[in-house]
Amino acid sequence: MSSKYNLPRGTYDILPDVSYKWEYIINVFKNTAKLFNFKEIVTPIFEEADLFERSSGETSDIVSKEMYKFTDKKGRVFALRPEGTAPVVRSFVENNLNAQTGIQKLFYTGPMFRYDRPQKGRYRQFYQYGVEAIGSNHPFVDAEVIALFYTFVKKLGLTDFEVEINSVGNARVAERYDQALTEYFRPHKESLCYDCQTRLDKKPRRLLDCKVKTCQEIGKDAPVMLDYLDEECSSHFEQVKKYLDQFQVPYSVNPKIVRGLDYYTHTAFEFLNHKLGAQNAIGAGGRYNGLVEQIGGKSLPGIGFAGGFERLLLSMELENLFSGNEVIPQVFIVAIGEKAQAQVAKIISLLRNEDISVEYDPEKTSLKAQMKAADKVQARYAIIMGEDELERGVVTLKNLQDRKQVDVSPAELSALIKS
RNA sequence: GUGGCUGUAGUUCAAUUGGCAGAGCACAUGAUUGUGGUUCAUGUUGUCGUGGGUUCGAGCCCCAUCAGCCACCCCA
Repeated sequence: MSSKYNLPRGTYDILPDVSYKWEYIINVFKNTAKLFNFKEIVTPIFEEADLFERSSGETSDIVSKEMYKFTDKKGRVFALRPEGTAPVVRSFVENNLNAQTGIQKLFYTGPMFRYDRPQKGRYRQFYQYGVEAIGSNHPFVDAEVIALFYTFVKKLGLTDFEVEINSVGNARVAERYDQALTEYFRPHKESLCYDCQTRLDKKPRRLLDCKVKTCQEIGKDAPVMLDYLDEECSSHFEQVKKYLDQFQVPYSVNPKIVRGLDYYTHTAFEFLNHKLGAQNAIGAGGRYNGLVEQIGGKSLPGIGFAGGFERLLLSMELENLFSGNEVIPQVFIVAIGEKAQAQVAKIISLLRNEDISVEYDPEKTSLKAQMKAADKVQARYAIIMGEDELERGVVTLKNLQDRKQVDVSPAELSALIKS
């Protein structure tokens, strides 16, 4: 309780009683990505601050207020990464991955950092998973990326979530739409909430998902993004929907979806779990057709998504999806008497060499305490070694579930345990 | 950055009006001299988040501070 040091605000330790759950979710993600032939990419957790400032948009809160920025000993300005897409694109450009044939399909996992006020499902250091497919504007790829996410979430066993999609058009379309929104809302400016009044100048699309009732009322008849799409944008969107149907991904169109970062174009999507509270997106993403060029590469289109492991974990716990993937030892060694305890390591090493997981607690000496410990760690077998057994050159193998026990020679042990 | 609620044993939480800091669970030992889960008995565990103030006396009241939770905001 009163330890000398405390962890930083908004961070957490992943303790042994939950770490196996993390490992499980990460493995399901990696396996799903591989099923879609995405390859893992690992980038540093800090980058030049400018990379994020330029790509995410200087007006976004992520860059203007929430970046962990620091200067190193030579005066270079770095930032702990607040998101994963810009670094992957940076690496793509820097390493000339576009020289390879075909679309680059990449996935990543790792910690991200944002100086936010912590709340449910939101931390200052949080762990994201994400994918990026760079090099194609084909609507099939949009659908494939969404299908990957859908497959991942289904593999975890989740059912309480919804998929919402939208198109935010290209830069030209977005500009026209923002203008239309500004014109629509400006006459009502006095009636809008304080936050929305500043949104009106900064990011008019954010007005659409304001939670204040009067703002929602005013926005009821606001222009809809989808009506502003040009021919190319809307046919792309229609194609994406067709492929989603083929992939059997259930979705609904939500024209109010807004992406937080500036680089998004065309397809935008969110996976939502409404039981999570205010931070209800378990993942979201979209197309970013201008980003590669902006970061210094060729003019190549891309699309990806990212999500937080914390919210998946919360969702899975709400649906009670963790049972039986905790790591437990197969065997617990019970050694009675000094003679047996003195040579216990021999038999432990024999078993471990056969890939059998073994636990032994040298602090517990009485038979009873050791049996209790064996039960507590849920070991399948106890191997009891006492004076009797030593004299006869055997050990007692006890099945802790059916309580049956047999005397066996050490040589027979591993075969019996594995059977 | 803003607001509300909350910090007491390993953990979950009590403590009446300001008057000896408690209970369940967990843990340990025993009942049973070499056999676990149930039961019974006994026992251990405290910087009352931290620092200051008021008071004869503070877990309780006041101020500050740190942290947690939830929401705003933002966003995955």
